[in-house]
Amino acid sequence: MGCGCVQCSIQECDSVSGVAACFLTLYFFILTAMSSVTSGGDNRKIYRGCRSSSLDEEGGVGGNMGGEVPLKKGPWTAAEDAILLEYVNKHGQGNWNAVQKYSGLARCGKSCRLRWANHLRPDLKKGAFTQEEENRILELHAKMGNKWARMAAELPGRTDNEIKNYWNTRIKRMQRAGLPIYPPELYERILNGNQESQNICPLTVEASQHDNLLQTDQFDIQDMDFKNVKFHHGPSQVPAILDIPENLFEQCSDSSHLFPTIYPSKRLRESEILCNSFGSCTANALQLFDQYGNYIGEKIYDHPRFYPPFESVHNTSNQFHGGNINGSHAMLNGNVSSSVPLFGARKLELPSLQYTETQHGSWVTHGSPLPSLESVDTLIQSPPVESIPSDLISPQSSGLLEAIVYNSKSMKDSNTDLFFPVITGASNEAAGSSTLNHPYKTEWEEQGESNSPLGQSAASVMTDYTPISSVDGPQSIETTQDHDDKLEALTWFPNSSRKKEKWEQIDFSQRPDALFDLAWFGSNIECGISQSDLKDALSALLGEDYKSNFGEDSKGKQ
DNA sequence: AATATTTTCAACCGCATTATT
DNA sequence: CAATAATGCGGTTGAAAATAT
Repeated sequence: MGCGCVQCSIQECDSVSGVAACFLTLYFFILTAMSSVTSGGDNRKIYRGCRSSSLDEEGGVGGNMGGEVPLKKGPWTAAEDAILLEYVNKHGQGNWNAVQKYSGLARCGKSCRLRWANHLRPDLKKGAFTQEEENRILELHAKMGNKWARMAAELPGRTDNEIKNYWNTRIKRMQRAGLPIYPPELYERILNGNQESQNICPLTVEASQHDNLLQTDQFDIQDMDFKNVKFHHGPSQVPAILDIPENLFEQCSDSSHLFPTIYPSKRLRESEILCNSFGSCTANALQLFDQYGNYIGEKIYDHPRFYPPFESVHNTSNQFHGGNINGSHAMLNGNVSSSVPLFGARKLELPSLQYTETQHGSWVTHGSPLPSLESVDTLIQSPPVESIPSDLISPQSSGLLEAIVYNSKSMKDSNTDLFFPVITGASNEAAGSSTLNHPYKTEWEEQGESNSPLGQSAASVMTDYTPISSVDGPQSIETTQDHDDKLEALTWFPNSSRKKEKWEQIDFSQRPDALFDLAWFGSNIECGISQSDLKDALSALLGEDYKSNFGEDSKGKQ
């Protein structure tokens, strides 16, 4: 055996405690050996993720050449803990890769560090979070987003892993319960704090620095003008989470980071992948679309950088011309336009509490539950309970996605171009013929288009429609004013010609990302639209790009 | 009581960053 | 200055525990 073996460890013992540690080590190896025998030597437990110098020297992963002890994975035993504790007592923290060498512990340095940091550190608090700590986590997350390590630094005795787990659990729980992720009061405070560029609570100096980070490197958004870009959503949580603080937009000079740049020096996080996928490849977009349920359910909520597309179309500053995005990573012939430097190597990190003024109140007053994750999946993946032949579906009944499908069928037949006015026309007509009156329409207009009807619609869909499992046929037809409003959101195509014009500017061939917003509508179980219909619609909209990329896969899967 | 499902959380993994050689 | 090692971080996984059926 070379370094790190029991023998070496024993030889290095030069004190009583060292001798004790050596015996512990010996004991551990016996235990490990026995464990291997009794468990059949679970190969999965061989740690392949860590670079172990000794292992590398010995011929690599899992190679137990020359009797080298393979690195162990999985739960730590008390004996291992004892060894690690002993090592830290003797040598101090750090230099974790030396643990194996000096103590013979068959764990990689990474694993040792993690175990120490998360479980063995003497200053760790045990037990559940206190109410105070929970509140603090909420505040910190609202300010920092998923910066678990930073948050942990603000919570003495707590680990990033704990906080992360707590948060993920909380998210799921709150979403399931249809409750807001952040308490309304916190939202108020954050919002006010952001607007006033002040701390929202008596945070520490470090926290104040985080505020600075929030305004500088954490967000790292170049000068861009978002004054006219409004992100409006209904009261549902998901859109709320996706929102971005308005003051943030005010720092911005263009809308390009709606579609963030890929940062070559950094790995792509999912949100970046998501956004860029829309811009770079329609096939990817479609795949993502297909996976929408997963994203919405498990990804979006903790990706503050995820933005719903489309909304900027309603930007009154006319930053978009002909439906394309100036200076953005707009989709151009299936490629991302990178000609305009957008962020450089900047990182786009946003806090999670990202609301606009206009939804300020709604967030507080609406408790509208988001459909559960399961229901979202159901809505997307399941065929309608009583599917009406899609040819017979009238766009009059329930909104955009339906209209798209309806019109896509027409387009397939007539080879109409890929622009949207056809849809608009039908939908507009639908809106015109709809008997549903709504209070929102005038609000949108009063707000000078700032309140995206699409956003409202999407939010309403996401928020208000019940899972397919709980709705069938006639029950889906609501007569109350409340549901009239919701239905109205699905038939939002306005009478206003201005809105129509703007909607017409959306070129789906140039903005496949915009299709993502259609996914919002995919959850409308009343559409009676199957996935195949949806794909047909997308095929019609995207043409060859779709067929050559997604279409093949799709066929393969079928 | 048995089984299925859901929840929790410790640990892994891959990548980025920083330090060292 | 490049290569390598060490460390840190955040996302994800999967086994065990808890809960529901």
